Amino acid sequence: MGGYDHKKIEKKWQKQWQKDALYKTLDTAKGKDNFHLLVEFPYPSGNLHVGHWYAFAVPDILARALRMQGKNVLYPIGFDAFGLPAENAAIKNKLNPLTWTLSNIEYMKKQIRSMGTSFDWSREVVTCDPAYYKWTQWLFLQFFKAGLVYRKETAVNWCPKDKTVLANEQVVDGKCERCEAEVVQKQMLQWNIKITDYADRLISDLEPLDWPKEIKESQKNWIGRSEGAEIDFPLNIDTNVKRFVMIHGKGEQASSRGVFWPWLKAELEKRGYIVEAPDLPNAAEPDDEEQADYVLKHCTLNEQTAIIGHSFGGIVALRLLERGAKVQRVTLVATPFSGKFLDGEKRPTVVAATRKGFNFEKIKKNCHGFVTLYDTNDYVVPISDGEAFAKHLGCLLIQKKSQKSHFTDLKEPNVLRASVPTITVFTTRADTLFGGTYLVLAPEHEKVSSLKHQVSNKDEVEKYIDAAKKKTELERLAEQKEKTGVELKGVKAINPATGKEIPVYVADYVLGHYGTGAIMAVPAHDERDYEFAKKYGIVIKETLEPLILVTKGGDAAKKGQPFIDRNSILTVVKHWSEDKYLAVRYLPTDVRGCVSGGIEQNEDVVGAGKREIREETGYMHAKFVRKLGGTIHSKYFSDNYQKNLLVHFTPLLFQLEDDALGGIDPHEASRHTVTWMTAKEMGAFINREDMRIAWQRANGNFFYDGDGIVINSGTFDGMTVHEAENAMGQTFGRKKVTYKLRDWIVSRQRYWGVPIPIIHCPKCGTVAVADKDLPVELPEVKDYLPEGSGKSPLAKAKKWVAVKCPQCKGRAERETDTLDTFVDSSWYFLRYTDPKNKKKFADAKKMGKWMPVDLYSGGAEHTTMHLLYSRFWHKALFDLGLVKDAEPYKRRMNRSIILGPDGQKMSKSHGNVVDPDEVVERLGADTVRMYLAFVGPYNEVSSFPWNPDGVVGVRRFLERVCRAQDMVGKAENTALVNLLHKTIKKVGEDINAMKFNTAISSLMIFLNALEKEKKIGKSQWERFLKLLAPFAPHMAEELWGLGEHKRSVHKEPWPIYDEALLKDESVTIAVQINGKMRGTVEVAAGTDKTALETAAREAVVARLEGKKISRTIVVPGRLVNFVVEE
RNA sequence: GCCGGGAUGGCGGAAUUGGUAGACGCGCACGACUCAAAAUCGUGUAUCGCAAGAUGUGAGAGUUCGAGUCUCUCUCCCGGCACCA
Repeated sequence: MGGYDHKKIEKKWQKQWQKDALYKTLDTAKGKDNFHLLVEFPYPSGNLHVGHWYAFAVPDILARALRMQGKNVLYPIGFDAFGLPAENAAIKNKLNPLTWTLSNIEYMKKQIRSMGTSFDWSREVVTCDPAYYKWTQWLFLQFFKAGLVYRKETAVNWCPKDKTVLANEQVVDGKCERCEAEVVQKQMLQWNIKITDYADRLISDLEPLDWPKEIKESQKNWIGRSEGAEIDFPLNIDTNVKRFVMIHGKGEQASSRGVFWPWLKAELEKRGYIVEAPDLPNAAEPDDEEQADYVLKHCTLNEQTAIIGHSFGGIVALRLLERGAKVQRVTLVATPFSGKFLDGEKRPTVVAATRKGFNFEKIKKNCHGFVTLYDTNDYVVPISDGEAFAKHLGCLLIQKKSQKSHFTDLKEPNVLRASVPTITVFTTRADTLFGGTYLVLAPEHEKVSSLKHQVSNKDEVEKYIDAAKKKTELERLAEQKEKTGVELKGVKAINPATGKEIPVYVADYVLGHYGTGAIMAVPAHDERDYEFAKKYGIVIKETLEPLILVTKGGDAAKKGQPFIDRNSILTVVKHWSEDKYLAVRYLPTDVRGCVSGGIEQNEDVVGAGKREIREETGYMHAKFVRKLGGTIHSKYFSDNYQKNLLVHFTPLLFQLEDDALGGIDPHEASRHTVTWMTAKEMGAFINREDMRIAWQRANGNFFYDGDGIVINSGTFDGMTVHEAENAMGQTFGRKKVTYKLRDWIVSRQRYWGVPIPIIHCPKCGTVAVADKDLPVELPEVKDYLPEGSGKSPLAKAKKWVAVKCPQCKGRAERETDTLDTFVDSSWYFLRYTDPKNKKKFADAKKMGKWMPVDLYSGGAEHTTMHLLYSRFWHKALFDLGLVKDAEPYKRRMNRSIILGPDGQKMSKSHGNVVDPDEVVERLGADTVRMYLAFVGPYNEVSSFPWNPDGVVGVRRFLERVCRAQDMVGKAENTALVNLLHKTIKKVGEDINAMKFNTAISSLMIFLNALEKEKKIGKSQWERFLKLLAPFAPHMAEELWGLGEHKRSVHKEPWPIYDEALLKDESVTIAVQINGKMRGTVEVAAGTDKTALETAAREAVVARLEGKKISRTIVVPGRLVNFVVEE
């Protein structure tokens, strides 16, 4: 085969390169700049597919070319070795995941070597190596110590049959992948990392990065920042509450009886309540029994009473309930209870004043409504455990912990909110507040359970919530269109803007984890709310009207000129029998849309509509159907009136009764054309915004997201949307930024991962493992099935779990969860810079040599997860002073994907998987590399089918290169000089732009020319070989070696082109007439304009005969265009 | 629905960034070599037309001497997100 024995050549040189350590990369190379070319390290699945080749062998071209061009290139590789597949394989085959993984790595290494890639294997990183994960643990602990890590109850996928937590990818159609049991949601404590703290920086730092726009956009989208406002809606469950009894604490002048108490009293009285605030006896050394007696005697306690007990006053309040005082509600503010106290153990300070425990059964029974607990954790000494107490009493905890001091906090409306309960919503459209006609809570919203005593249709609500919980993702998705919900009957909220009572619903179209888990619904201006309101018959109130700056049919409004108001109508007119509409085109202005016109004096809108239809179209009998929403306001400069107009259009829908014509105004008729159009045609025809809105409303779309003016909103009327959003947001709520991004849950209840280096101590809580005890190595366990309680299989290693607390040396237990593998891959590139370091995760100086990564090449599937996590990780390290850049990757590119020969994604089920080993065996690694580089541009996200014939084409090219060796002679072939220099330039530029396909194309062009010439000078040939070397490293080396060189071609410098030799002697000039190609003319390079024009004129002289040339455009070196009159 | 990307011969793709559309490769056709086939080499290959010529970069409009490239409208395809208030 053309004397090209790829097997021999490739084996020979791969061995030789390894022997010579050709690609060992030093941290510095004299006179060379460092370049870090990073590719995503593979998961050791055990077999290399075409995708791996595409991911590693193609960037290798760039790595090799950059080295020849004088860069010190780090092109490292490793393995992302932890993760589920190993564990599953282990369970299935009763193997150790480590054994499975290591043998896979061995095999894949061999395969990767067969590509002829120039990876520096001496820097290999394997994430399951304790020498690596020691540092994963160490870094995690730095975050832990910095307060970036916390534990939180989070819903996980739980298989009730296997009794195990499932990863999302193990849930198939809402069922367990292994046993097909229904997966349920279960709350479990999970380790989280506060990535949301970095949300803003993760967005703003994208700006200067040299990344493709689409990746930046996806990340922004994923983070999902929305600016809006939080607004409190008071609940009107208090319709029964007429009076408040305020029981103060133990003599705090500054709080209950000082500043705060009078304020709260005044606020409640403002709301129309009767307030009693008795001055209790022995306030300095209180006795709860005694004080309870006093309140019972002096105050009115009945079912219309609510109690607010502050501090020790809370204990008194509970004592009252125990004594049988039946009240509507109780609010406990900063009441000093603790979990231990509930167990009967007495605490010092205030609590000591109580003489005996409580009968909580009685308390619960006598509190007619519910108990609200407002807890501040920093009260004098931390004696209050609100969470435990709330749970015990089944009451609502308003606020667990305040960041501020106890006293300042009490001055804020928080307590008022706890006493007069509210629902807080998040909205980005505060301007529509007056149109908020109901509230919706997510089924998991805390108020739903805390309000259950107030709700008269409790059973119905509970049924709905249960159903919602059971709904799998799939069902929720399928039902997307149909919105469901239940009203909380007996509970009303008050719209703070209108002061009106509005209903409260529970519906699963509101998400519990976004915003506050509650929304104010504005059916008039939100599609989803509209749908829901229609279904449940809720009031729809419009508060916005579109305000448009019209650009068609006159200039945009002239600045500084006043607007003249005009009242007009816009009509959508239906055909009398067909499903068509009247389309009107106004002639001088090319306004296309519908019949419109002014309302005359003593005329109503319907009358005006009928008249305009008659005058403009001639149709006599139009029947009024309905109004199409509120007024549409258009601003523009009118050519007719030479004035700025502010037109208030009333949009109307008419239907013709018959085809009777007549009465058309002859003057009007000359100013527009009238046609009938289908709905689809109409959509494309209308070219003016106000008419489009009327048209859309006729088709049921009332939701306009452009600018508008506010109506029906009291003092805010007339403001623009933007103004109103600010004004209402500030008046009724507070500014708030919300993100779609959620904190990163890093714990996995799995065996095959990095053990989380935390120890749980009953006394000290969660404690970090000491640095000297790292790494916490994975223990051996008998089998890798989960333990059954939801804990990871690590929990089975009892000896391993039992450990001393590093702080108090008492008995403690290890955390048994392992880390998400995205943690491992968030810093692997740092380890490449210093892979063997035993003292640090990487030396700062060494990182300085190679960070940030110059180019990161990878798959589009990592755009939002890996790329975002590792950027966050790097920023957190940056803040801790552990790295010196805030961003890890200077430049990122997403590669395309290689499809099967049938154009479908390669998969076993399609039977279209191409085995690269087989193709390499048959055609050689150089062919495969080069083919993959040739299929299309590498730096764009696209997909290319593997074309078996195309591969053969590349193989043919290489064979021809082999044969061309015979054409090499001593003498330089002058005919090839110009092309060679052009090729050097083009190949160099294209490689650097990662357009390998066109680089290869120009190599082919050169070979074609060479074959025509049949001879080439030795130095010319060698320069060609250097250009070929990055693409076909083995063959280039072989042919280079034949030329008896001692040094590898890959160590050679990149050839240089001579600008002077790039120039052609003559150029072909295009000759056009009126921009159409009419011929070409060959002229010497550098011919001046006049000579060029003359030559061009001659070339098309026959065509120019009898025509007058009005203009000639001459572009030197390109074309001559004669503009003639037809 | 929203965000992003795209649409060029039979196929993968080029096009100096507004200046000869279809480079290069595949496929196909014909020819050479061969008893023959494969391989190889040569020639041709956007469409219609015998030709002169006309048409042609998803569709329609626009800007321009000139548009695959710029602007607007629309259609379709791919990717991501998806009841995000």
